[in-house]
Amino acid sequence: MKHHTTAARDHFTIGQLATLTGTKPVTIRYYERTGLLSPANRSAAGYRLYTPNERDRLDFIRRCRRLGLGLDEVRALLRLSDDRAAPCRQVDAIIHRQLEQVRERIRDLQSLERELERLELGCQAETVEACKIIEALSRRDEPTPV
Amino acid sequence: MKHHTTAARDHFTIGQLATLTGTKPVTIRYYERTGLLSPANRSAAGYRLYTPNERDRLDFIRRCRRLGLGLDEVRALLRLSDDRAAPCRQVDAIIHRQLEQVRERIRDLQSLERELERLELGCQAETVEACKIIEALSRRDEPTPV
DNA sequence: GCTTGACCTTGTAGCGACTATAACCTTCAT
DNA sequence: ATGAAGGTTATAGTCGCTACAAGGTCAAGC
Ligand SMILES: [Zn+2]
Ligand SMILES: [Zn+2]
Ligand SMILES: [Zn+2]
Ligand SMILES: [Zn+2]
Repeated sequence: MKHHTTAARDHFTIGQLATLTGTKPVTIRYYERTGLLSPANRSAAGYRLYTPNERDRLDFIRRCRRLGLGLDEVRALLRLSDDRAAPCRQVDAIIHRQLEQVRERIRDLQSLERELERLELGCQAETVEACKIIEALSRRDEPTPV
Repeated sequence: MKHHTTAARDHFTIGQLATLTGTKPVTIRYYERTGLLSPANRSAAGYRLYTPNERDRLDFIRRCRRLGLGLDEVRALLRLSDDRAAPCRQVDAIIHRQLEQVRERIRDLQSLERELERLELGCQAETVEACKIIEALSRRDEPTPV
């Protein structure tokens, strides 16, 4: 008859949900505040109580976040996933756009990487006086060549 | 005798400095507020006036920023570059650390990229109903296998 | 001289996705 | 009964800007 024990299988406190989903309680409350999660039911004392359904929803959100999607994109995906008749194209578009952005960031970072490697190799000095890195960072732009 | 003409070679307004360095006036003021630039001299009317030296300093900052360094690191590099006797090692350490971080971010993004590619290829459906992407994002974790 | 418009000044608030702190309340085990 | 752990709210901070708003200054054209 253990119908209200701490670790019920059918509802969790915010801390339990946090552990289950690898989130922090503050983050979960933040998601609620910003409309990603709908307001949770409350216990008599005002504690948030979550169901497995809400756990699934949070898992969904966390997977999206791990893909680097912003909360707006997550919101869009949640809305789409709730509308089984929606065109799948819109889902692909979000993923596709994200992929493009990730690739662009990779390209940017790779050019940064090369630049930093070049800088690091350049310097064998003892003091800042002769440091090639500082020199490279300080080099004044050539006056406009005609 | 044009000693106070608009585009003097020896001092600039904030807007001119902004154009010269590819920064925005607000950003320059922000750098001043946060101590990256020392408070500028003012004209009679209270306009900030900059010298070529200050232009060089801002160029230095911008080059650091383009390397992805945070303002704290920039501050450290500025301090080092002002102290010609400081050990060059500290400069290298900052660059080295940044390089490591960039490489780590590249690795993270590349694994994101693979994940997103996998997702994108998986789906040929028409509606969300059968969408493999949504399915992958919604997949409930297997119950702990013994 | 007057207006226009570009530029400058300050202060304040917002971005994204949290994180931290404070002050307090509830639950549970000893 | 007490204390730890964990829940509640509200508020402010993070980073590196960016976007107002409300005003003062300056050069040019009429
Ligand atoms: Zn695509
Ligand atoms: Zn060096
Ligand atoms: Zn190194
Ligand atoms: Zn699909």
